[in-house]
This record gives sequence, structure tokens and C-alpha cells, in this order.
Amino acid sequence: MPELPEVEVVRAGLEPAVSGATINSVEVFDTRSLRRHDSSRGDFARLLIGRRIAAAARRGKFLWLPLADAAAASALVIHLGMSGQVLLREAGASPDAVARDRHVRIRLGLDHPDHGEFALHFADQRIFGSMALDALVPTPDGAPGGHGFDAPLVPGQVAHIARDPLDPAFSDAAFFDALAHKKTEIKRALLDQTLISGVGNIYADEALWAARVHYAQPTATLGAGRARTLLAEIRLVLAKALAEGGTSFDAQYVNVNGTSGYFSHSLNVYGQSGKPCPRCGRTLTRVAFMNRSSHFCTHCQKIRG
DNA sequence: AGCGAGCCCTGCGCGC
DNA sequence: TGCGCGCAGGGCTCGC
Repeated sequence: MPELPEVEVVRAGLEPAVSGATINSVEVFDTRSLRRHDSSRGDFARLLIGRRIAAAARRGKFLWLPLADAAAASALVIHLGMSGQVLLREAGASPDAVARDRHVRIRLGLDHPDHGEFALHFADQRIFGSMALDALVPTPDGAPGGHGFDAPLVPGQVAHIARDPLDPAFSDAAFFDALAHKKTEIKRALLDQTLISGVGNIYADEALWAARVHYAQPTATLGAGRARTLLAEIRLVLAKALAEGGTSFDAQYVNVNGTSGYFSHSLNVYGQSGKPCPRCGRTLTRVAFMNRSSHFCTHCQKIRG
């Protein structure tokens, strides 16, 4: 279940391999992985073949590979969804090379001036992820569009996504202001990618536990001090996961070289219901929330006025 | 504006 | 053994 840390591991792994590489071939094995590609822009494969990748960028959970050599700025947008993987493999069109990786939906043949030819496999078991060719549009604040990309541009389908809390251009003040004025609960706000991006169900629960905030605390009554603490804990949780290479539960998440990121042994509350709270020792609770689960400690995390 | 419901999907683990 | 069901959930649309 890739969240910001896992996606960043993928971006960082892709960056040296794909920057400067030319796309020589595109094979789409399952068009459902192109759900977010607007076909009125043109055929996905035809738009990509012959283009050169300039960089590997990320904002929140969205990845994009900006393309050079074009009249209009565009990018290959990648979202991993629940189970997406980007795998770098040796060149060669043999069916075995594809079959070795399960659930390969799209395969790109790339040629790098220094490293030669290789293949990029987009594998995705549950097909919640996608690839798309999209136009780049200016960022409203004029700051770089995302991590790994200096230009003040962002793919159109990512433009509504807020900056993530590790982005130097993320505005703490604007985030706090939004919390103070919204009529919603804090976990909903954390999962709302238009307020703050990159945080999913796992790290939301972890950060809320670390900050001792109840998932249903109204954002308007959270208070400035606790909001600051929560944002700091979000950054800590994300940075810690990033340092450890991302979280994985069932090897769905695999980094660009195919090895599992693994951080789940470090989780304090997510998936730990029934076990003792690492802080107070009382039993951790799991409740249904927003069509998913919230894990928390009823003693450490109370709704406060 | 906010939120619930539903949809997109596959595979795993469970109970019977 | 094998079937059916619940569950996992990011992002989006629809309707109240």
C-alpha cells in the first residue's frame, strides 16, 4: 500500500536509470491500466515512442516522468494505486522476461546513452494504479511542481493534489488555517489529498497515535499547538519510513529493483489491534472508519475540547 | 461544503 | 477440498 515513503523510494530508484533515456517501445498488455489516460490526447504508445525522459518527479503519491523534446510540455504520469510496482529489467522481448514478473500491465523499452537498453515493467495486481500521458501545467505558487523536478510545472491530473509535508514549498500556515476553518474530523483531513498529500491510512494512524490525537477529533477544535505537534509527527513518521525504505505487508510493494521495502515491523498501531499500546500498555483498538480501518489507543488518544 | 455510498480490482484467508 | 464471502484500500464520481 504505497504511501509517500514507498513512492519516493521508487522515484529515487528510477531517477538515475530513466533520466536521459529514450522510449523505444511501448507494450500495453492491459488497457485497464490506462484508465487515467485521456485518449483524446492521442494513442498512449504513439505519444511516448521516440520521446526522451528528462527526470523522475513526485508529489504525494503521484509520480511523473517529464518528457523532453516536445513542443508542449508533457509527462508520463504514474500512480501505483494499491499494488502498483515499477520494475527495471534487462532488455529483451522474450515472453519469459515479462512472465517472471507477475501482473505486468505495461512494458516500456528504454535506451539510455550511458547504460544502454533496459525495460521498465509497470506491474499492478489490483489495477487501482495507472499510467497516463498528460500535459504539464504551471504551479499556482510558482514553486517547483514536485520532488525531483525543478520546473514550476505539474501534470494537469495532479494539479489539484496538495503539496506533501516533505515538500519545501509546503505551507504549514495554510495547512493549519485549513484545519481551523474546516468542519470535518482530523483523519478525514489527513487523507484528503487536496489538503496535504502523501499520507494514507497507515501513516495517518501512526502519526495520530504519535501525536496522541483521536482520529475523529474535529479539526476546528484541534488547537494550534496540537496541530503543530501532529504535523511534526507526520513528518517524523514519513521520514522514518523513508529511511527504512518503505513499508510492505505482503510483498505487494517492491522497489524498482524488485526487492521488498520493509518497515511494517516498526508500526506502533496500524494492524496492531489487540496488542498492547507501545506507550501505555492498554489494548489497541480497531474500528471501521471511512470504508477502511482506524487503529488507535482509547487511552492515549481521546477527543479533546 | 461535507460526507456516505459505490465503483474500480485481485487475491488472500477464513468459515463451513 | 472447494466454494463463497469478507477484507484490504487510493482516487474518483454521484447524490443527498
